[in-house]
Amino acid sequence: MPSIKKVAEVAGVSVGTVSHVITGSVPVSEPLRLKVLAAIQELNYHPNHVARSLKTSKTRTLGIMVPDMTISFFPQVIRGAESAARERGYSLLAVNSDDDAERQKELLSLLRSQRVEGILLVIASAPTPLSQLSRILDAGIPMVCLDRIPDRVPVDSVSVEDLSAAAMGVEHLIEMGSRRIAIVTGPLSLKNERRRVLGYKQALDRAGIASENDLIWQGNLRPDDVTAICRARLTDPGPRPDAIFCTNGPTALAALRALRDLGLKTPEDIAFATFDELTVDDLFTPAITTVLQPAYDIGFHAAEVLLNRIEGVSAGAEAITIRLPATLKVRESSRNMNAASRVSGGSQRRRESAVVAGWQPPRP
Amino acid sequence: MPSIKKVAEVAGVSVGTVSHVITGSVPVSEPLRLKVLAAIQELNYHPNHVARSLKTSKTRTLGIMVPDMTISFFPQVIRGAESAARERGYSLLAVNSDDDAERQKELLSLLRSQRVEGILLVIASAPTPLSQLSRILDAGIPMVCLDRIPDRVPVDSVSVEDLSAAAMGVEHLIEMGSRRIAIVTGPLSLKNERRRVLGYKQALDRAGIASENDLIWQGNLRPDDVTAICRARLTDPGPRPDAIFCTNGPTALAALRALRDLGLKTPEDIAFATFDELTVDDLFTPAITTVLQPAYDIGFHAAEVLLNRIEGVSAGAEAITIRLPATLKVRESSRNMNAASRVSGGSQRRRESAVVAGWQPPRP
DNA sequence: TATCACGCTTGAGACGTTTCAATGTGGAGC
DNA sequence: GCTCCACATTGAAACGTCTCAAGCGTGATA
Repeated sequence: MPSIKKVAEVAGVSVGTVSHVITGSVPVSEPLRLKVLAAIQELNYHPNHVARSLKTSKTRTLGIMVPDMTISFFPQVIRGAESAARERGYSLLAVNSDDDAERQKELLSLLRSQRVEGILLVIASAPTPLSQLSRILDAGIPMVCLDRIPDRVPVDSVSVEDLSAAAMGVEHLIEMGSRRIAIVTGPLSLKNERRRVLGYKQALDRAGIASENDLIWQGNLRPDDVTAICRARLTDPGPRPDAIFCTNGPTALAALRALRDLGLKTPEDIAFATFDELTVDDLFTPAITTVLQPAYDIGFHAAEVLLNRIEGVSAGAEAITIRLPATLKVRESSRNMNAASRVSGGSQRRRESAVVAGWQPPRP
Repeated sequence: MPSIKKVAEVAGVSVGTVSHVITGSVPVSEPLRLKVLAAIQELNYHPNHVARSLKTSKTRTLGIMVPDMTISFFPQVIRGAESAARERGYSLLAVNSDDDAERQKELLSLLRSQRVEGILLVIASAPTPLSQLSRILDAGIPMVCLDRIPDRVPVDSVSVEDLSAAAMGVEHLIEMGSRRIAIVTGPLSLKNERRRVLGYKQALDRAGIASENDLIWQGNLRPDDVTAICRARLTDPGPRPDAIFCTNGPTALAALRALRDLGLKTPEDIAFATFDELTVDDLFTPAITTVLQPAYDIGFHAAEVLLNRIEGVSAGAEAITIRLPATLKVRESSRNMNAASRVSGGSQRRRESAVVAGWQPPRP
């Protein structure tokens, strides 16, 4: 692999001059410039980022860690971040934590060794020791948490506005005639999940419906467990819920399995709505009503916040918090067949959840 | 960010000794080793990969380029590759080409600048200039093509056994009673697509069915176009096909849209089968019969082949070709309602396509 | 007691860049 | 015709690490 030295030799100039041609930082006379470019062509020379990074102590690389990029939400986030990064000349190093705190720790260490200039982090759902995060921040490495927001750590963060997004979904179920609405959550160790439950409660409250603790079904990350939990609760004695609201996609799939196992159909037997898209559009039945998160935008904005920190644009500012609105996609599954529906079913009505604060929209 | 020099200072030893402790390449006496480890702890020191890479000219990083990692097939491939890489101490730099030859070229250049030690490449579907690939190979950078195999370039490759996988899907449709089977393909500039068409033809041939050119519907990568093509062909005068077979996921979704637009149902009006998984399991209707590619394994094996090249294990060997078997997941959509079905519908029968050659299975 | 061998430890050079200070060149101004 | 300046070009140092050769101390052998 040819080096700048080789190029200089072939072009008959000094290494300094070659460097100037490449970086454009210092003017070089046209004849010399052409000779250098010709030599670069001839040798098929590619500047060595490694050496450059060492010298400048800038790698122009960001790290992004997600629990599992085979979950369809995350690739969208990563692509959003990649776009923002690429626009500003940065690359992205993506890694999967498997939602495991130990692995997360190792990978954070790896990213530090790689000298990424900043980290985009979706924390593992198992409670992450505060020290893991504060270590990074204390070392002066910019970090932005996205999607999942850690408790008690003052750190930049970008996510959906959980509370109003959940409330929007639940309000819709209420509008459609449901009254006894169960919520299936992920681990409540995650702040986001707690906020979604709060949104659920507020929506019930505003509708004058008392919330009942045994309609809050806490799940975990093992789909089989969640299915079992739902199956058990659905066969409890007493009145069955007339609607289920799920706070995330994997959980929703697990809940749907429970329904299928019990021979229950949505929307005929029970209405259904969830965070995150389960199927493509409306090609499949049941078409599931969805609170759609702006995954791409979350990634994009998070990367922008991070880059602004790195480049000192927002130096010294306190923790930046961006909460993006979700969108409601109404489909068949939320039609409560036991109620006098006030809305013609299956319409593609969209709404936006409220709240965006302290944030400038990106260029169009 | 502390350096090895700082550590040496704190521990009261030379930089060389610290280096030996870190790499373990040279024995260091226990007392000194402990002092060094203590200093590392105290300073929260993380070895600088950048400097190490420069010195050793080994980055221990692989590049992987896919068209678009929001297509669910690719994240699985990437995770497979990541596992294999991590096991051997390598990291993965993942980038998206947007299926664009120009962007692919830029990104290959970027990866070279980053000095990745090898490249896993899913080529863009627009015909890639041979020179793009041969440049890399000529420069001595190991490369493995996966999923999509370039024409005329002798390069290591890992993919599904396209021919037998397609044949398996089509044979199944025939078994279920279909006789007039249309195939919807991606761009035939891709060798894989052509091999899948070949498999389709062979299956028809073996069943004594003449293949007709106007049942081969060539699509492209714009879903709307594919939908339009399918709509047009489905309303052609003359007998309508009694089954559709699609060679990839996005194409299948587009074809299903066409069916919906025309008010056609599967399997009632037309049987349906496709490469790639469209929905989760059998929670949704219509449940689509699928030729399932071993995406994770493709990534895993590709990375292993690449690493073997990098580490000289398979030095000098000619192009290594691995073709993995696909799996057939039979579901409702392939039941041809107009035929006397020979199989009880909806069973979860699985089969494997044939052909695996010159390849050792990975440890369990 | 002197020598030797072994093995831990050290110092310095090199990896490919960038960048600063210094050099060289030609033209403008007096 | 001389001085000075602007500007293109050069040479060398430094980034943090690994590694080789050399140094040094210890214990065993003669």
